[in-house]
Amino acid sequence: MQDQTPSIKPDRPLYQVVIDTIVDRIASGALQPGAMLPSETQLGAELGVSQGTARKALIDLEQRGLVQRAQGRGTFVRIQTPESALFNFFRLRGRDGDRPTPVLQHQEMRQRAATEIETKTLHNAPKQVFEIKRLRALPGKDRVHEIVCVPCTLFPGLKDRAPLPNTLYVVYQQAYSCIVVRAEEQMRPLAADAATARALGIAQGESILRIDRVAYDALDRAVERRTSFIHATEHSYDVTLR
Amino acid sequence: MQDQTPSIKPDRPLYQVVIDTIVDRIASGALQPGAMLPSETQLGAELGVSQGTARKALIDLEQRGLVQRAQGRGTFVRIQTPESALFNFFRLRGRDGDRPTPVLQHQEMRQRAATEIETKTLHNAPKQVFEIKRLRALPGKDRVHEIVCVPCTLFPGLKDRAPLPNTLYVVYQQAYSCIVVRAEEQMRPLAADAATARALGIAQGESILRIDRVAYDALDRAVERRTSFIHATEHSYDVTLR
DNA sequence: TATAAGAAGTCTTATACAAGACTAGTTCAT
DNA sequence: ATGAACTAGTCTTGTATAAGACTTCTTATA
Repeated sequence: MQDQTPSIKPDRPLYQVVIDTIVDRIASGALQPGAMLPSETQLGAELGVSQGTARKALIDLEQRGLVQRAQGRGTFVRIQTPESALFNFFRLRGRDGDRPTPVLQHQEMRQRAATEIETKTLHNAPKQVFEIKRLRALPGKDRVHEIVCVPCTLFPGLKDRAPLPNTLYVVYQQAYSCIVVRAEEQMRPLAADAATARALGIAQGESILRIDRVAYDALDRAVERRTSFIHATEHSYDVTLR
Repeated sequence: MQDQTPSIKPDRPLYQVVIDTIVDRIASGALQPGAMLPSETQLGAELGVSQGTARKALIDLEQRGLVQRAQGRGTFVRIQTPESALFNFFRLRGRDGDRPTPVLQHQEMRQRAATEIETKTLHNAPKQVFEIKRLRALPGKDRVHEIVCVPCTLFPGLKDRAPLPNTLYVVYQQAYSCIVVRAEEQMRPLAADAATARALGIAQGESILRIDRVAYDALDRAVERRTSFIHATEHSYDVTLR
C-alpha cells in the first residue's frame, strides 16, 4: 500500500542518515581530529535536510563523545589528548581523587598469532595481533603491568611506530582515525603469581587487581583487548555507575 | 537595563523549568514509581510551553534514568525493581557474563552516631545514621560482606522495616520516593584481615576486592555510603567506561 | 478469532528567533 | 604613527514553536 515509491526512501530517519554520514567521515579520516565540522546550516543544505535535523544529529554525536560543540564557535571532531585519554580510560586515582601521571618504565612489542578468544572477540576476526607488554609506575610504590592486544589489520605498521607513547588511544586516533569511545572491563582481585609478582616487583601472593578490558571505537568495533595487573596500595580504581 | 519586568522571568530556559517541575513531583512522591506522566501535549499546555519544549525536558529525564518512554504508550516514572536495581548497581557477573542472584545470609541493622566523614559527605550532614551489615552469598563459594550507611533523617523508620529485602534501592524508592540514579565507586585489591576473613568465611590474607560507594539520588543528593568486601574467585566485577 | 477503525501517545521535521564568539573596522588617547 | 578600546556585522550554536507522521493500544465488528 505504501511502497508506491520504490525510490530512495530509506527506512531510517533523516537525522540518522546525517549521523552515519558524519561517523563515516570521521572514521575514514576525511574529518581529522580537531577539525571543524560544517555548521548546522551548511550540513543541512549539503545533505538536503533542515538545520534542525542536522542539529539533532550533531547533538547525538556530541553525547556519544565523537564531537565537541560550543555555542558561537562551532562543532569539532573530538581530539584525543593524553589528558583526555587518561581521564576517561585510566581510572586510577590517588587518595584525594587526584589523577596520577603514570611513568612508562618498560615496553616491548611483538607480532604473534591471535588466540582463539582474540579471534572471536576482536573486530575482523584477526589471525595476527600486535602484543604490547609494558610496565607503568605510579607515584609511590604502585605499579601497573599491562598486556595489550590489537589486530594487525586495523593498525598496520604499528610495530614501526615504537617507541609508543604512554597513551595508546592517542596513537589509534591520530595515526589510524580510530576513536575509542567505550570500554568494557572485568575486574577481579587476585594473589600475584610468580611471573606477575616479578613483573610488578612485588612479593608473590600479594593482592593485586586484574582488569580485562575490551575497547570499542566509534563504529562499535572491538579494537583492543587489554589485561592489566595493578598493584595499588595508595591508589584506588574509580568508576561511576548509572 | 533589562530588569524592566520585575515579574516572573526566570533566567533559566523553559525546558529546565519543566525538568525541575517533574523532578520535584517525583521526589515529593506526587508522581509514584510506575505512574504515567502527562503526555507531551498535556504537559506543555499545563505549564504554558509548547509540546516540543515539554518533549525536550522528558528526553532529558529519560537520559538521566528518571523516566522511561515508549512511542505509542507514554512516559512513566522509572520503577526500581529488584532486577533493574541489581542489573544497574550490582555489577558482579559470572564467567559467562550471566547475572548471579545473591542470597542474603545474614543481616543486622542499628542506629549509631555518624562518623566525621559520613557527616561531611552525606546529604544534610547527618549526626545519626542507620548502619546495615549483611552477608550475601553467590553461586559457588563467592561471598559479599557489606556495610551500608544512610542518614536517619532521609529514611525515618527504616529500622522498623526489617527484615529488609536484598535490594535496598527498591525500598528507598517505594517507601521514601528516593530514586538512586548514580553511584561513585572506589575499588582496591586487599588482603583480608582477621575480621573480614571471619565475616566472609575465608582464610586471612586471601585476596579480596574492597569497594567504597557513594550513591546519589535524582536530586543529586548523597543518600548512601556503602563499603563492600568481595571474595570473588568465580565472578568478576563488570563496568563500562565512556 | 481475526480484522479494521479510532484514540492517544511519541517521533520526525521544519522554521523563527535569541544568544554567544570571533573579526574587521573605527575611534580615541597617547 | 601606534596601540587600546569599542562597535557593528557575521557566523556559530541554543531555545522555542508548530504541523504532520508513525506506534501502540483499545474497541467495535464480522
